[in-house]
Amino acid sequence: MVVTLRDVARAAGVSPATASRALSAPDLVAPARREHVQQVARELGYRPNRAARELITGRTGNLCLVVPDLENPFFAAVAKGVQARARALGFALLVADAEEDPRLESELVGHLGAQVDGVILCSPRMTDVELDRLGRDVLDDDVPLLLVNRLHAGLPSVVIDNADGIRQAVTHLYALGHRRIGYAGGPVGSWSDAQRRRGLEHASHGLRSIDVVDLGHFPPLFGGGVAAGDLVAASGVTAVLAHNDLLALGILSRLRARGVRVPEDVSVVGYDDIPAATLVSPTLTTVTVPLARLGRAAVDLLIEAGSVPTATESALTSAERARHTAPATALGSDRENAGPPSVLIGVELVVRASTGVASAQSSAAGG
Amino acid sequence: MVVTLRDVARAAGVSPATASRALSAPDLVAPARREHVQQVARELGYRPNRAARELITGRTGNLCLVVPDLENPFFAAVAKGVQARARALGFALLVADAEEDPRLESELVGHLGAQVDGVILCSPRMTDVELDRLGRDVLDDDVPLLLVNRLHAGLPSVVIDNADGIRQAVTHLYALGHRRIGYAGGPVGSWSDAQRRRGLEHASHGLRSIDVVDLGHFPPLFGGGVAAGDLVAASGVTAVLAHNDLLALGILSRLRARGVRVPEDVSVVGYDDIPAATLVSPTLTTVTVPLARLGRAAVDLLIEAGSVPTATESALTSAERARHTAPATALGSDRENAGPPSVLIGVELVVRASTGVASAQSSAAGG
DNA sequence: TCGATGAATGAATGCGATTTCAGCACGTTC
DNA sequence: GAACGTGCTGAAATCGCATTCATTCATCGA
Repeated sequence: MVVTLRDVARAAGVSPATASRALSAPDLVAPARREHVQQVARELGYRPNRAARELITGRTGNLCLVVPDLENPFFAAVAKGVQARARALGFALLVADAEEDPRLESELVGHLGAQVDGVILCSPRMTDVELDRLGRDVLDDDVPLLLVNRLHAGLPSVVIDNADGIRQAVTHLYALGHRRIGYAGGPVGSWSDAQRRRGLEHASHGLRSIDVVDLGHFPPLFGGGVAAGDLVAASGVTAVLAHNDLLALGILSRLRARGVRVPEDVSVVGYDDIPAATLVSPTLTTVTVPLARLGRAAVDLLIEAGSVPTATESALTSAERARHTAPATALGSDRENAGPPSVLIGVELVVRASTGVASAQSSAAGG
Repeated sequence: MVVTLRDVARAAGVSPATASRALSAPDLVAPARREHVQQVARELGYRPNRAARELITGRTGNLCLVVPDLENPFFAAVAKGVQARARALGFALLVADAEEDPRLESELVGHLGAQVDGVILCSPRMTDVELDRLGRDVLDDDVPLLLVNRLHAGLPSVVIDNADGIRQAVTHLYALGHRRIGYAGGPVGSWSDAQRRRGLEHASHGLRSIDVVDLGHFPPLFGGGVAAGDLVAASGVTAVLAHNDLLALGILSRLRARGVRVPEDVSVVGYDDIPAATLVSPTLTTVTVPLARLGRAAVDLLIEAGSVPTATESALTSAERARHTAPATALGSDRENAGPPSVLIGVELVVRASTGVASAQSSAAGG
């Protein structure tokens, strides 16, 4: 029924060893014979059995991606990029949704890590100790683990330039005349939220007479934004930075419901630039993150860091690979003992309709 | 380094055969011995090698999901449901994004089909002949293929009740006084679009003096809706049904840009109820589809139809499984020779702010 | 012309599990 | 007491492929 390598070998009149080589190490076989075997294999519709190959080589040809929530457009975009790049390199992709649960995250990494050549863990909620344990004890030593949107000693990672995005947003608002700016943060333990807070502090230090109001921590979802919206209205700020777009959209919605006009009364800035940011009215000014590129870079770095051989014949050359992820900046790779490499993905503010000149009225109310 | 079954056997003082049985067919081993082996395995941290197991059993413990676009919230929601159910049954899930390309779709099914126990193909764009070929030639006979949102002879499927959703929407609009209703369709070859057109025709036949205007076919994306918006304005309809929410949101946006008020001048109804439907203003009246349930039902039916043994010890009981997918209606499973079973997922209109009473003015303009 | 080098090939091994198959001890039945 | 099931166990045979090792044969240098 199913065609095996022996069948090919028999049909081609060679030994299984030669057939194997003709297909997966062509240089070792005389050209004429090689062609013949390949031809026969094609005619018979031979498909190598992955399990058998894996059993002997130890490599699966699979990568694994763990995200907190597949339905969240941020992670969906990353997943898309990861999937595309993985396939281009000949890998299949196992995707797991951790349902925002740190414990499930580790469990998934543990389970899936056993049957893949590398793991990409996206925006992990888990603690640093747990992360350490994963890298050390849970995964086999030859299964590299890469973090997206989080830095951790000893693990390679791909992160976005959180601080710079905030800086651009603050600068934009300052230029529009805003002097009292609110920040609606993400969850308490969030690494990227800590980064953004730091960037916010740093950026505001350089500006005269600016006042930053911490509105607190919120679930990075639409519902969180609804709650945040009331605090925005109560705080007397003329502009608000949200930890991400979903939060910003929630704020937008709540402000509208309360009759606060955007951007006339309050300006709102998001982060991530998810598709919905252009679907609403006013369209959302936000920090655009090249999420697909982020995903691609993650795969490339994972392969590189773990020195995982690409899975198939159709793997792109490394030159091509570099081209795909070009504009990213390598962190630490120029220092000699830099440990695992990290890639920093640049971001860019896109100004849309949710930000405008600070109104005198609101300014007065705020001051 | 890595603990193998032989190690466990040696440490427990039994043969590899007994060790194997103690772990994966406990009934065959004397209770005392069984406990002992299991204990030793736990202490040694034994993890069975999936490749070795697969090689001999022929089962991988993986399922595969192919979708046109992971970033599309419709497919993201389905993927989430599929993933959750697969994991609950002990399967890992390979996810592939076909980039809206029918050829890539088949290629992915071919590639991934070789390393999974079942394939779920979501809203395939491919032709019926191609679908036939997949089921017959490409996949191994013991790898079941299930379709989501498409019916095809010989293949099990999970579909949503397209016609009924349209019927509910039309009835709603009719009750609001709309007599001239536009339909902005999906892509030309789309199976679900054909279903909805049929449902539309059928529903309108039952209603007096109703006029349905076919606005044509559009890409089921925001951009398609922008184009459709102009046709809506030009057609003199007082209400429009869109093939899906993204399209509806595009229409909404375009109408607003042109100064057409929703719902005062024109009512808009979407389909799917994606998250963004409640993020916009006015919030979108739409047909809500329980996508996560759809995904879960797909997995269950796939397992059942292919009689794929669930992968692990932690599989839920069939009672539990039934509970998860309860409100779905089985199609054809009560006919004796019904062929592969299909499940019909019910839908429900949710009325929000984008539909209202038909205005006399627009009615006049339309009539 | 002869030994040495190297390319091309085939026989055989093993990856780590599952699964016959046969054997053994024990109890039951005629 | 012989014959026969029953319950557990271990030896050994796969599963499909990659790879080591040995062999053959042609080629080359001296």
